[in-house]
Amino acid sequence: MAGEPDGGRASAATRRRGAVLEQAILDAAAEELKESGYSGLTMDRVARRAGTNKNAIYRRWPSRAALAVAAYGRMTVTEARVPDTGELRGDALELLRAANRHLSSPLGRILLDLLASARDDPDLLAEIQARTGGDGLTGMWLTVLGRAVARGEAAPEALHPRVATVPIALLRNELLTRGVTGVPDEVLVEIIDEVYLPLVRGRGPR
Amino acid sequence: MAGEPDGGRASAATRRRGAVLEQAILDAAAEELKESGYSGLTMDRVARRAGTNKNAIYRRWPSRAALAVAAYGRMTVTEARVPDTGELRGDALELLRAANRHLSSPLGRILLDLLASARDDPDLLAEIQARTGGDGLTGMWLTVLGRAVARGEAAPEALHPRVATVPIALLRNELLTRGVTGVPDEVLVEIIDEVYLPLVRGRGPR
DNA sequence: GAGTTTAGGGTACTGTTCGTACCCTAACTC
DNA sequence: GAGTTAGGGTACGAACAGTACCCTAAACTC
Repeated sequence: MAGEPDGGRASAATRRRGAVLEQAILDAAAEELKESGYSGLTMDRVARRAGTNKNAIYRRWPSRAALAVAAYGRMTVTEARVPDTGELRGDALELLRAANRHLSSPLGRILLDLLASARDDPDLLAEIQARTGGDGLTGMWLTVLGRAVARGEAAPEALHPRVATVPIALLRNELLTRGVTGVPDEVLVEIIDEVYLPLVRGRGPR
Repeated sequence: MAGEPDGGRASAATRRRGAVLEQAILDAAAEELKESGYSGLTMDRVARRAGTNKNAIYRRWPSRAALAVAAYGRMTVTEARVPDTGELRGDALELLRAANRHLSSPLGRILLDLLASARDDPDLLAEIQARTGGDGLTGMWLTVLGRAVARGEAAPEALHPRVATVPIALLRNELLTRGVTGVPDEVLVEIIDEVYLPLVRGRGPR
């Protein structure tokens, strides 16, 4: 256990305590998740990587899944950027492509695995939802849709969270059944052209 | 190993062979899946229940996941019944409620778990798709939608597989994030009223 | 029928991992 | 300084996937 001075403190404590140790554990878990995914995550390796032992981990998190969720929550990148192509189709495709890239990444895979393993645990599920900022995504789609309504590209009635997030839901459904390869772009285009645009514009005479 | 006469054969063989043994293993695996879900499925217990041992299992299936998929494929019930309420909304709600019941059942849970564990294995994923008769579902929704078009309740352009199956995709998305409790009926109603009906009818002047 | 091959039933083993138990003592509080 | 807490260390038990090896019933071949 190499001496690691407490940041800024004069004393040379040899043992990390409290929040400092917790941070080290979460960092280690995050690294392990990135490298091996959820299924490859082991408590032994997290402990080793954090330079501690399992006791310290289990004192804070009741299970492997709980630790993984906590670590995952620190990994989510907020690269949210609302596109502005000047038209709804362009904006929607950009958003959907970004979501596809994200959900097809190792991070997206981790999320799906966490959702699967937390299925019996409402508290853990709730925590996953809270940490993945699901609502942030809804906000972006509503922004884009709001602009489209203002431009007359979409009907005002379409401004509804469940409507706004249909493409994301369809994307998730595709990922559920496809595996790790990501969703082909043609499918994304189809989702937007065959479902989303007709939905928000009104199907019929186009 | 209790003597179990080969069905119909005059000889009293004490060992089961080939298809008979395979059937016994799959039956045992299906029972274990029903009782303990995928996460609770163990090869030891399947072997014991089938009155055989792991060698016989591994001679046929390369992994636990493969066995589970094969067993699951024999469990799917085909209770497909296309409702006919005389109007699209009623039909769609019936179909969606039936799907919700099914996907919220232990069987639905098993399916989600299998999809999660097969994520790295395209062959297994393909087998899951093949065995769950995903296309049967599409057919029902297209039938219902076709009737609606004929009645003038939906625009002819809406007759598209991806459009027809939007409710199912949205349902799956809900289940992914909710856990085992199933989707509340209000959500089903919202999916149909806020998304599906507007989509197939054309949003705007209603 | 004799000889050979195959696979079923049986047992044991290895390696890994989660979660638990216990020990010693640095660090903290009063 | 005394008492308490939690960090670092080691070890353990149970479970389980997958593998290895053995014996021989059953099937196949000549």
